[in-house]
Amino acid sequence: MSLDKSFEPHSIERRWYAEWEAKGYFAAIDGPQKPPYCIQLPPPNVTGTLHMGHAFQQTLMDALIRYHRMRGFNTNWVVGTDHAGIATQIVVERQLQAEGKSRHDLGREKFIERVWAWKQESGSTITRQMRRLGDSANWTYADAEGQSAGYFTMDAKMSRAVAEVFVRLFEEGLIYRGKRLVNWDPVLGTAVSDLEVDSEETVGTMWQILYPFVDGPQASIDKEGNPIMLRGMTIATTRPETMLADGAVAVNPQDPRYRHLVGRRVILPLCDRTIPVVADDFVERDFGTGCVKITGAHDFNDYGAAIRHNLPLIVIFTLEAKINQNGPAQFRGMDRYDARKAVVAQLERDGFLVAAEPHKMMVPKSGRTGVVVEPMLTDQWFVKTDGLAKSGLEAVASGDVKFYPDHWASTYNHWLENIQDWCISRQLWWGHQIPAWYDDGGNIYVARNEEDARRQAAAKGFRGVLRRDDDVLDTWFSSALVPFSSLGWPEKTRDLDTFLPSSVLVTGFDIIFFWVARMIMMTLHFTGKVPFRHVYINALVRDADGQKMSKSKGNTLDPLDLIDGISLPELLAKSTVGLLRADHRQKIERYVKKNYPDGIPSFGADALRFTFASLASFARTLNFDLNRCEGYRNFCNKLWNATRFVLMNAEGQDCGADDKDAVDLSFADRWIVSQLQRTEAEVARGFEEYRFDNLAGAIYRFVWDEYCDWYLELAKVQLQNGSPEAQRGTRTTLLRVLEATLRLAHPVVPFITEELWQTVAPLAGRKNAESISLARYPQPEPAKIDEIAEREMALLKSLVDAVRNLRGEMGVSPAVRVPLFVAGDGAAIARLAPYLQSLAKVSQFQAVTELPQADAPVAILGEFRLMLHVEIDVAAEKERIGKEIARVQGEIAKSRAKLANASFVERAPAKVVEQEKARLRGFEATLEQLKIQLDKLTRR
RNA sequence: GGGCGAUUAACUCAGCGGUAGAGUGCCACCUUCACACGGUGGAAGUCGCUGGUUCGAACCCAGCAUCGCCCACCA
Repeated sequence: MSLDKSFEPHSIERRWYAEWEAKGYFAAIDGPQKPPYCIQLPPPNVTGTLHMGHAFQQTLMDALIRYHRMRGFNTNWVVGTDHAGIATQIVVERQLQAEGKSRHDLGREKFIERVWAWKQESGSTITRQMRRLGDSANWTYADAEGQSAGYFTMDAKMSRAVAEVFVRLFEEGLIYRGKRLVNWDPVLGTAVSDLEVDSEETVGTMWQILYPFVDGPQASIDKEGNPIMLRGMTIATTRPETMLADGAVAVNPQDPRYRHLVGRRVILPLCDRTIPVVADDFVERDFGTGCVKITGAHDFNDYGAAIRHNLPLIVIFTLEAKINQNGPAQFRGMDRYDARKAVVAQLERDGFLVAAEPHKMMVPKSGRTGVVVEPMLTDQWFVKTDGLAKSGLEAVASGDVKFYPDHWASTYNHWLENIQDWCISRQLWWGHQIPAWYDDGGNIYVARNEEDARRQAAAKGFRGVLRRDDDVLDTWFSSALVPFSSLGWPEKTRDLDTFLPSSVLVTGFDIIFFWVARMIMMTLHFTGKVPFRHVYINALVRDADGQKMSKSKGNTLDPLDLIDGISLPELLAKSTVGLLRADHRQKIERYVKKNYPDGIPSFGADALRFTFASLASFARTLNFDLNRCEGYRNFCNKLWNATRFVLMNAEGQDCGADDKDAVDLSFADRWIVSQLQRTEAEVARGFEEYRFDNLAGAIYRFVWDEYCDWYLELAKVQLQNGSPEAQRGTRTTLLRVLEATLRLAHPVVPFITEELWQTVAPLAGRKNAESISLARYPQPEPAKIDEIAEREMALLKSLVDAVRNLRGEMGVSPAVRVPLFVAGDGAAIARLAPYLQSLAKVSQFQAVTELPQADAPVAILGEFRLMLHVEIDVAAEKERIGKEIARVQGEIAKSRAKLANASFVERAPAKVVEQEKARLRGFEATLEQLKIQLDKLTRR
């Protein structure tokens, strides 16, 4: 077979993925002595598409899975998709909106049908994209619908586990229902958890409002302690509209201005009510006026104070955040912001407004809609978290779960140490409906199914119709169960025994709280096991300038575009699709045109994967650089062409594949084999430490710098001049080292390695498997490390480099062959001569004991002296040598100073001192030779 | 307000106690029969700043500066 002149990934990728999947290579295959290796994929949103973060994570996961599969593990990459409650519901609601309908027009049942239809339609997109990336995922695993897409968090099996967990937690008293103040998204009309609220700095207004005393002005003092008369309490607030629900005014009990006023009543302006002044430690004396209104039903802080002081909780807002019947008539029905204006206007008219100043503050916004969250007193379901959190903390403290990089453990700990009960109910339609039923008397029956609920009700004497709770569960509730629900829990399955705990979780830091912590808590609680041994927190993918990728900036990259390439017009169209604002569109078009003037070339999945691996150090961000992607595409091409070269020299030749005939291995052959062992060890270490950048770098350097730049060139010499045994040895080495390299690189670049291996492996006599993905992973063999060969090679490299340097400095064209004299160790020179001549482009080679007298450039290399026989400008050469002498003298001075330092010689390790002495000897020898050479030039 | 992280060549990043590195870019030369997605050579860095520890610091410690992120009930 002959390979194309350059690497063209497309046809290769399609062909091999289909083959791998059809042959079932990705399934977990148990066998004797096969230790399990399992990774749980963070399930992407079922209706989503693959973005750079996914592609990055999955590259790492797939590399780990392939690595372990080849090492003989029973690998199981459990994949699936998430129903993504709010996100998916919003998408479908938008579709309805475009048709002029709302979900209420359809009704709950029809709406849910509609979401399922959308799931079926779009659900395969992301799994198709994952296949393009080469993910060797266990598609058939936990697949409920025969779609080869893994589990779905709403399928029957997963839902059963959700209900089971809910019921058990309820029975254990760890789930409760109650009227609590929760974060409320008035647009979505649902509660959201603390985690789903993002604070955003905003400049608002701080108003000061006078609440007059019922009993008329009171004596007090001002800040400086001067006596004054107070007409009333002046409170400070950023939300004046909530005053309509005030239950008290609070001051700090230590505050000399106000402490004697505690217990008095003040008039609540605009409302026909009076409220008390209370004392509470949470009030900061120095902030605002030192006097704060208490609105128990609409502020988390005040809620606590209201409970402490037994104040009434007055609800002033409807669930749409409009003023309700509890407000004064003139404000009823107003939106909260309109009400704010109206309240302030009226206060001003009535003379209660004391001051209004701009004020910087953090405003809580719903992560989903961006709308300002309203604390709202509603009935919700909660998970009691203190006990669960404690075991979660212990699991990490004891090392049962380990974070990589480990500093993420402190983030995890900090959250769990301050955890609040988890509000798990959502007033949505898409999701797991809460398995709770109510009878007419308001009694709650939590049950695995309705039949069970009815039985419970009957036992209490209720025989009427039960009403099921309308709410659904937070999406993260089912996600938290994935480590065991995906393996068949609550059944006692063989998979649970085998694959729990999984080996490593690869995920982003943004979901440590949402997901990682909750998985640890839930899995420990229900199985007694940790969900995974290691947590690898991957970096956040940003653009080349370190900017967060976002659609509105136009700097997002689609991994599929990097694989397939995309033209500028297509990219422009794609980047601006669905954008409403013209100025955004223009900004994005400018960005795209500037950054991708020719669109994006096709790099192929392997190059993309290699890029991700190379950039995966332990940093918290990963700036994705297209130039690096191109560099690694070139690397693939290099590997491809090196293979072409090997095949050209091997096919139809005696390659010693059957190990029958004698081979003669040169130091070069032994050296490259030796280097391979070292590289294999480095790669193994990289996997061990999750340092994908290191292992990718090791592979890159071995292939490019050692195998291609040096060994192939040496092999050319051997194939031309060697004996039949030596030629056979060279071909064997070329093939076998290449074959092992392909296996070594396969976890990172699966496609190209499979394609090449299919041809290379048989010639190498090493085709022991149907596919490289099932072949044995190379293990370093210390016995093959050959230090003698390595030393010989180091010498050859330095001689070649020396000649090349001379050529470069003399401006000799790389293509021109020149005569060379070499003096030094005669035996070594004789051994290395053919290689040196070829690699350094030497025309006539002469080994001598002394260099001839000639106006020619000379390089000194330890005991070796090399002279390039070209005409030179004597003055220029003297200058060059003079410079070199100066440099070497500088090094000698530094080295001598160091060795003259008694502390250094005494205290530094002997090895370091010896190394320094050797360095000095080397420099001194070089200096001597340089002086001789300069002298020769001067005497002429 | 608390915590975490970053600051190294033009760019993106490794190195984390013993002679400053990689990829890309840049400059010069070369279409040599694996590869121009290539080859050879080269230029390019007071390793953020100031102290300290050490025989020795890009690396350890302290402080400062700048940038970024996370958490937090100062209305």
